[in-house]
Amino acid sequence: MEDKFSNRAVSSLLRSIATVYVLKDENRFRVVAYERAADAVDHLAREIKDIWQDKKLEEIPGVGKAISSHLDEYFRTGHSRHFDEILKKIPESIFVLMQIPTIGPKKAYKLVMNLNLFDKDTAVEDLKKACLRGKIAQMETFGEKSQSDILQAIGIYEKRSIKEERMILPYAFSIAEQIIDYLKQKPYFKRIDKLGSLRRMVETIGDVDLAAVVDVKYNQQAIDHFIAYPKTIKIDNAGDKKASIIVTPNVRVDLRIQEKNSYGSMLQYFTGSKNHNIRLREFALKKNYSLSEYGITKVESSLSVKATADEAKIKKFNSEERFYGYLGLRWIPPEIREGTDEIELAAKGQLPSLVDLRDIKGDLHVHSNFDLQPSHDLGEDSFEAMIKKAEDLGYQYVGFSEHNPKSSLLDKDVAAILKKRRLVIDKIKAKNPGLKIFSGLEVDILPNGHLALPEGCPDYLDYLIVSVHSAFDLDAEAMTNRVLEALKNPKVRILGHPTGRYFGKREGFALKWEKIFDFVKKNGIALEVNAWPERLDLPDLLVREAVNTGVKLIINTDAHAASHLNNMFYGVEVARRGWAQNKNIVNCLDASDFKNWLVG
DNA sequence: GCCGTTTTCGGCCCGACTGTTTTCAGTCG
Repeated sequence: MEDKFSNRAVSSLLRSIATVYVLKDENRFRVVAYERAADAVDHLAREIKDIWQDKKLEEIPGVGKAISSHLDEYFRTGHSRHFDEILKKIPESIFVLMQIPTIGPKKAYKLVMNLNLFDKDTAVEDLKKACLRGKIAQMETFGEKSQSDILQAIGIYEKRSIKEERMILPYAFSIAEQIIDYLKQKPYFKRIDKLGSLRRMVETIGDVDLAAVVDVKYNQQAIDHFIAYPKTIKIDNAGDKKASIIVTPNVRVDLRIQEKNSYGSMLQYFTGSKNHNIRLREFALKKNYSLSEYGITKVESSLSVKATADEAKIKKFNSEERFYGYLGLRWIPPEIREGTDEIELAAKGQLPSLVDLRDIKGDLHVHSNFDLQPSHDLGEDSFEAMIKKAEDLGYQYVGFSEHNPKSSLLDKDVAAILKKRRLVIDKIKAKNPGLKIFSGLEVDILPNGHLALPEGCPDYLDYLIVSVHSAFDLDAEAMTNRVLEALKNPKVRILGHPTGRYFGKREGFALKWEKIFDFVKKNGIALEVNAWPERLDLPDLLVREAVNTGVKLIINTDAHAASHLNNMFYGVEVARRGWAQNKNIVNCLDASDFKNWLVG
């Protein structure tokens, strides 16, 4: 049973209210207001229940006096009389049918009323039967085609209910890169870009969307080449400007082709996000411009004489820089196009200069294959191989941080192992004067907040990363106390993968972030942005809060093999989505400053 | 119902696609 106070539950409640208002022909802007509030709740970095407790509901953009007072009652008593009253007006099964693609409020309403689908638990099944019996085709405004479309959509809905997972970013990214390499074999692909969430580097991706500049005379050849991609298992559709294929293992890839002269508007439009584009169009409208994927048109006020065709001509843009520039904005990095305050800041020329992969000067979360009988998995490669890779990347420093030895060992044996490791690392240091090498350890935070490391052992180490690897189900209060207890050890410099989330396995646990931020800030501890593909943790939204609070971050790969050091790119992208600049990131410091931060 | 360097009242994003319409409604991104 899902928590009725979770962000997802609250946003779904708000969306349901919007649906009722659609069906009751309520003022459409009131509908939009509820949808916007729901969107805002979906994009919160923290639990809305905590925000309610802090009495800050009205600070959520799109939540005003009315909605916040209804939500206040909802959180206090478990119900909002106002919302309940509204929801009573339509059958619950409508919300169920709306989960089926292509079925929105209007269609769901008609289907429920005409076919008596009032049982929410059987509504989908009953709808399916009605399709098979040919009942839909007989209904007004429906036909044979919509009947078979609905049947097909139910199929998609059923599959999705069982298993619909978005890909993790690095996975989608590599699929895209392979296809781009393939497309580039043909010289008529003048330029290729990723679009949508992939270009914005969102942590999970649905479809792979691509755009290409092609001279119009080569459109057909370009599309033919695309759909002939060797890993294509199905061609969904292929026009002369757009095609969709499914590639192995089962990923949908869309390609859009545009001529150079309007490529900028197209790139902008399909990069999104939806919220960013909405805000941007609102911003433009105040200057009497109307935006579309084809360019910018001047809007005439209704009082003026109708514009001649020539005046209304669309202004095209071959680059995004020009597109944004025409509106009086600085170009906005795709990673922060999420419709928060990026447009306002771009207008004032106050966008931050986001951290760049080239700013990273070292990696402090690296697991070698030095066998200290670790509590978790050992790395695959030697100290030397890792060092070689770090040097190839141009790093100034690297820190080794195997997992602590397993707790079944005697304390004195752990001490002996760590002492020996220290000697080995000291020798390696002497052989590699060009790279600063630190000796650390990633230590489990036990459920009681103690470290899985015997007293005295930190003496053999330069620094500790502490991480939660067990007992993920404590409540926020207990988990916060557990983590704070662990952070008290003076050798601790980094809180590793702070939410513990792991894509495909578990959600992150909740923490009282104000308390964590406060403690790490006072004690100069860095929160890790872990670049491991299934982690990407801290998540971007919390990165932004940390940055706003003045908390220091460190981007690490958690590498268990030399090749994993390349994942730094993804960690940097998470940080960029959180508006981090290099001044927020300790491993952007030069070696001597970094050493001062790490060991004093 | 929300919101404010052109507004505390009067506004509120844009277009494609599809199927059912004979001029548009519904859904989606």
